[in-house]
Amino acid sequence: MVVQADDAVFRPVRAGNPFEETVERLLQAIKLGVVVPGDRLPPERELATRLNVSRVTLREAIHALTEAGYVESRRGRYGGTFVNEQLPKPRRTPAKRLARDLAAGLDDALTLRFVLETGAAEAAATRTLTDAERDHLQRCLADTNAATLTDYRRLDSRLHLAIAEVTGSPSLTSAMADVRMRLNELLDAIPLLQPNLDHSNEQHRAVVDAILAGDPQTARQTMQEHLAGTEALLRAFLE
Amino acid sequence: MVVQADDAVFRPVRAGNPFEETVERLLQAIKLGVVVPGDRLPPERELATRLNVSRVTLREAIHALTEAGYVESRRGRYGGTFVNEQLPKPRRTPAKRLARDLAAGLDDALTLRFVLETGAAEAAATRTLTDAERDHLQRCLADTNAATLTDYRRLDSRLHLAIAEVTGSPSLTSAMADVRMRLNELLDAIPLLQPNLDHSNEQHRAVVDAILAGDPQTARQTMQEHLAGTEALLRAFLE
DNA sequence: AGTCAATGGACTGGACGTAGACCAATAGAC
DNA sequence: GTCTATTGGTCTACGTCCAGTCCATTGACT
Repeated sequence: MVVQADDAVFRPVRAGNPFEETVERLLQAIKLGVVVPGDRLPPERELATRLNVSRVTLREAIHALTEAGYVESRRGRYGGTFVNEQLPKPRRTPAKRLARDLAAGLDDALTLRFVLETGAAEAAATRTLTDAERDHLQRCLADTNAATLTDYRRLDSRLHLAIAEVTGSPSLTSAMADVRMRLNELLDAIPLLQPNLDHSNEQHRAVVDAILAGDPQTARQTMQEHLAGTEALLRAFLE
Repeated sequence: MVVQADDAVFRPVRAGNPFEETVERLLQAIKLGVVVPGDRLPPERELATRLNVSRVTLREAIHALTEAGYVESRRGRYGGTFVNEQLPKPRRTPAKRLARDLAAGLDDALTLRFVLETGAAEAAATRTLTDAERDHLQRCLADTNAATLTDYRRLDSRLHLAIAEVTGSPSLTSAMADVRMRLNELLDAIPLLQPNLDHSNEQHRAVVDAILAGDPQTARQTMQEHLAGTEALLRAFLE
């Protein structure tokens, strides 16, 4: 009785070699706004331990990101590896090509994103938050509202991740970060228009308000509408 | 601005060595009922390719499972590696010990499970299902209803996975399989009582009915109640 | 009875990743 | 000015994992 489910359970044990996965992870931290321009990454020894890779491998990954223009390293005490103030622009891969490459996985990613993000909003609103968590949420919201067009994607991601964080479930946060990275390339292919951005900001505020007010039903519903907007935009653009 | 989110993004790139991860994956297939006793696993060459590990590594993993009593291999054409009819009983680790070990990750896993399973039920009810998918769901439901106490956990998992499958999102299915494995050890520590089992079966039927009827709201709500029951049982038992 | 295709079983050379030690530079503390 | 703790930079010996190849066994088909 072997059915389709084995596609899920017999999927690859590892996506690539440690080097590639490490690069991907560091890019995730930068592109999702977990570390912002000017920030210092943790020291190599500590970061290597946390990522569970050797320092050599981590350094190769950092070297690759240095060459790509994402980070810069300085030696000596109080040195470290710093995120560049000017991040490289994502290459605007032609949407046609993206659509062809990712069509298969697009529904997959969108479905998972929907489940994770609406669930996170609801779960966040269910918990009683600490003052630090409330501040953190509002800070991320304010940053996103103040974002320019070039910074918007990153700060938007940061806000959505912050919502996942305040659920108190690290696994949920990780899963959301992963699926968001999968959709990033596609989202970068869509031109960002100010009206859409304004509308997003309104919805963000409504979601955060509902979470802070402890209203799970509204938080979920509002997030659902927010995601539907992006999804419709995405599908329309790729048709 | 490095905050708590880096715990999620700077988490280990790989959980262990390929051997361990492969063993874990095969155990997942068996314990979640994706392959049932008597089934033949895919040929080593194919399975190694799908798991993205070398055949040597896969064979070591299979060897470990053979020694543990889960599978048996036969050579020659029409041979292969088969799941044993009599699976080893899970060792009943004392709940106290489990509670201590997993207390940190328990809320994490329960939160993620809640989000994924309620989301999956809703998403499944949103899609229009093929006849094969409807049959598959009902078959899994019937199997679970007919399950004995010893088989129940496995067939229950199989049913929940089937719901994830019919969302059409492999990533969602994988994520649910992973979180379920994390909770498995704990669930095995709880004695299974017939009344609880009967109640679960009723809820299962209600969830599947809602999915087949295309009623997302009811599917989510019913699944939520179902999960709440298990969660309450779990927490009460671990106190 | 013989054939043969598919499968598990075993071996080897090379590439990759790791652990650990050591070097070099830097900026604050004194 | 000197010292020193902390950080990135470099090297080496070792273990793991892998791709590829060939062998051994089996049972359905002719």
